[in-house]
Amino acid sequence: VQLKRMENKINRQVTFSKRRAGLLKKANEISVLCDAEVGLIVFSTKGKLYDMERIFDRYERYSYAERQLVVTNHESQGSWTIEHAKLKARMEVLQRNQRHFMGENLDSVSLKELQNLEHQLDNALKHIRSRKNLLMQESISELQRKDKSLQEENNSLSKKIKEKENALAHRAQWEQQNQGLNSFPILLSQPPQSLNIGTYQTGCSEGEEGTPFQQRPNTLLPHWMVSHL
Amino acid sequence: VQLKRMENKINRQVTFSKRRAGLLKKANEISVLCDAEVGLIVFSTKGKLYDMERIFDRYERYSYAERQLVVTNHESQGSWTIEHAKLKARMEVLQRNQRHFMGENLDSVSLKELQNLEHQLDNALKHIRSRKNLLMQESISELQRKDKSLQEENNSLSKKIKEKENALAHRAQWEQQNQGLNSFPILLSQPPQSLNIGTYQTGCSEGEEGTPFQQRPNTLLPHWMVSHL
DNA sequence: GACTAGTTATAAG
DNA sequence: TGTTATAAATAGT
Repeated sequence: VQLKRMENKINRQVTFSKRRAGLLKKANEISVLCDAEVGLIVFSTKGKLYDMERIFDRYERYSYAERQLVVTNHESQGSWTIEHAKLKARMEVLQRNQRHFMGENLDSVSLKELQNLEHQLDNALKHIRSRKNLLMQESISELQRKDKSLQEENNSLSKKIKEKENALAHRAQWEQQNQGLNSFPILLSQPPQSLNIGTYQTGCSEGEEGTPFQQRPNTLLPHWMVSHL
Repeated sequence: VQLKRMENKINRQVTFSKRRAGLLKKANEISVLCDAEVGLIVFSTKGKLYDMERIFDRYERYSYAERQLVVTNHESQGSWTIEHAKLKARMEVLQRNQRHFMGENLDSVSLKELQNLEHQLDNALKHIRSRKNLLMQESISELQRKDKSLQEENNSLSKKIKEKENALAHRAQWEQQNQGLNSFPILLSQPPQSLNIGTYQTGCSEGEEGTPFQQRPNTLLPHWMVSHL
């Protein structure tokens, strides 16, 4: 047979069907035998009369016969180029994989492939957990650092307060000793300020009414931690 | 050749090359002979990178040989419609997710996302393992069933042998007792017919010489189906 | 990459 | 659609 367009229309159509089937079969074979992924798109160019697209890949388990029945109908979408079909084919592979990675649509997956998947996911989980742990440890270190520095600041401020109180007490004593008539207990009746001074949170939690507590840590914690607390 | 992954790596690679070429040729042929457009993508499994990509269509004027050399660089051709761009964007998202599902490229993933991922994969693993176990159990049951039936067949065959031996022994004894006279051992020399009645396998496996067991289903299935089983 | 024996695909009827 | 003689693909070397 020579390699040129068959002029007889009937023959051409018959040959098309047969060869398409053959091509499909061979594509399937190479995908299985050689552990390859094959995407095959065959358009008859009778206008857009006949469109077919199918993906084989090593995850697929459909029988060859079943696979032939799946005909996606792109003609209705108008101007499809091969480019589109190719992209779409790849997308389908990706989507299938994605579903499998999410443990969905497993009915069509063979035992061997399930074992591969399991292995792969196990591995992925290891990576993810190790990365997660790394990030958490960094966070913890960061928080500890901050905590320490705040503590120190607090201590130093407390000390300052103490000194002021002492000074005041001294003065009060002094005043009492010198003018027993005329006393001003006002200052002492207020709660000790020491706890609030120097920590910049209190700067805003004081006056404004009811800001929910949960939002405050934003200033202290990495934002991603917040929703989990 | 049976339709399963070739285990020998070298053979697999060689076969991959040969079959890929064959597939390409056939794709070309159908495109010319039948006036069709064919897109063919073949990914070897080695790595996840795609190995080859080729488009044939009737408008292409390159000879088959030349065409093989043409690497279409679609990124640079710029004839992207919005559809393409959208598809491509979706692809990228999918690809990114895929990598994450495989535990790769985690640097850009936040802790919160990592935790989600971990959850999701954990869940997927549960599904996958449960499905896997189901399949394995089914396999086991199937094998046990087969085992049992083979055992039974074995037993019945053994019994048959025994009976034949007995028959022969009988006849020998009989001949010894009647030696010298005219003897007609014909009827008794035939094996008891009862053994052949009722089991259709034995009905044909008896007389005809060694038809291999594997070919027997031919009588039950259309011959063209056999190669797919 | 070439050869060949045993398969497989397929064009025509 | 199923059959068959012929051509082609291919696994092993």
